[in-house]
Amino acid sequence: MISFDNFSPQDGVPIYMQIIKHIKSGIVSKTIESGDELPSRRVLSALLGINPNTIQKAYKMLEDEGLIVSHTGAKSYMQFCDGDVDRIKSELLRIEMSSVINSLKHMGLEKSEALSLIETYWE
Amino acid sequence: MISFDNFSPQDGVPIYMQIIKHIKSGIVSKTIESGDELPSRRVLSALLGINPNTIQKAYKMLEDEGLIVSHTGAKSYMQFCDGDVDRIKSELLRIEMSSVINSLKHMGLEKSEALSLIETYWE
Amino acid sequence: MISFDNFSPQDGVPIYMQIIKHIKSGIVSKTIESGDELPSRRVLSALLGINPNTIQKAYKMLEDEGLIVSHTGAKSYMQFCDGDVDRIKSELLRIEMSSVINSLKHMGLEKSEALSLIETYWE
Amino acid sequence: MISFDNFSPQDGVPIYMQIIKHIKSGIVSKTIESGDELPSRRVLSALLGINPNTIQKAYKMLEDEGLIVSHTGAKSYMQFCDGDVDRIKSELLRIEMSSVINSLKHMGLEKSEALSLIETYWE
DNA sequence: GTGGTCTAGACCACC
DNA sequence: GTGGTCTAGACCACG
Repeated sequence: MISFDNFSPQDGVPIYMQIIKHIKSGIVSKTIESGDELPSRRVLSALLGINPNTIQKAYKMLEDEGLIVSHTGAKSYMQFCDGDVDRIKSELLRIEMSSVINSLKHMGLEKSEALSLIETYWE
Repeated sequence: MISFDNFSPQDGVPIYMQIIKHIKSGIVSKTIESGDELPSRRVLSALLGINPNTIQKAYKMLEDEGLIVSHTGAKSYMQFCDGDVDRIKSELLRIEMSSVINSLKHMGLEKSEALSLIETYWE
Repeated sequence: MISFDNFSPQDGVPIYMQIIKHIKSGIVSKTIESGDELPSRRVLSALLGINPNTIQKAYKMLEDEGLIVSHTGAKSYMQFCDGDVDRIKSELLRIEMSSVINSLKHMGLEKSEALSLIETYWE
Repeated sequence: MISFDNFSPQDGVPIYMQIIKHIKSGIVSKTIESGDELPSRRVLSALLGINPNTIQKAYKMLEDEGLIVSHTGAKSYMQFCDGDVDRIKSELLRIEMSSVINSLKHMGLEKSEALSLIETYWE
């Protein structure tokens, strides 16, 4: 069963997108594997204190992307291949890195400073 | 006069936020200095193709933060001290780095991998 | 449901202020009670021929003052206690009376004349 | 010379309208008489700490209404007849009283309460 | 010309 | 359907 223990939505960015990112990150970190069972919309809704429709929206988008299979009246499961994992990893990394690097450059930082910032802020 | 040459707002994040970040980044990179004149609402709105009110909102928030002085009927100017620069730099870096590092960690990456990602995506 | 039947905004004073005053007056006259449902932005804006944003601004200020509770996606309701009623009544009366009395005095009228004016103009 | 001693503009209503009302009130209270000299825009501007353009706007509207005569390069003077005084008095009283009475009625007050409020707040 | 503020309209996440 | 927020345009006082 997929865990949402460390999930705490933050303001400003839509919750359903945070759920999607949470699951995709889990796929990349191998915390989530193909075949894993998803908590039902009702259960997860109660667990996170979030409206079921918001959960539904996230699940629906992941299903459209082909990462989830669900049958009406039955449980939902993760279903993806190794290629999906690589694709998702590249996608997430590209978005994260290009954004932060652009910002750092505009602040006038050099690559060496960026590297030391990772050292500083990591843990 | 503060330059907005490389400013091209992107969708999804409020324009006035991007203006604020642009100016703060300029402060950190010493491109913008205390005493510099700000373009007026009308001028900048025409230059960027943005509504004057959006500019106004950004300027107002910067004024509330104590980085801009403005008086009705007169031009607006940057006004901050060295301490502000350090504070802003820390603030921007903290937001950028904690966000990206949290994401990378959740994807299961180690610090060494993060460092090599900087190497890969820089330039 | 709160009524806006006799509401007709007049020029020169901000509409959102007039909405606030209308609601506060209703609280004082017991026409509006704690727990009453507020008309939604859309409904009221259509009813009064006013932009929804103007309604929003009035509601927001009343919420900040603690007289309204509202949650995204749900209806808004009045919520206040007896102490609020007294406070609002004093506030409204003080503003109204000091304003009109200052004007009458400046026109050179005596108290007795003011009293007879009330008699004359009260229906 | 017309006096502006007790003039202290308040927020929310345009200053030029407050100036107009101040002068009209003076006419009604006989503090201002036909033939009286008006302070020059420059002098009054300095006296009240208000922009000359704002003074100009008020004077212009009073001239359009036929209460002021001014010749370029010369001083401005009040010029009106007894009929004007009565008309202005009625106008001011009607506006003041209908406004405050409407407000008091909407708060659920009776005429007797309004009368006692005058007693309370006068002076 | 400047900045300050009010109203207008559109879009979005959410119930 | 609801409320929240961002952008757009107009008007005002002021230098």
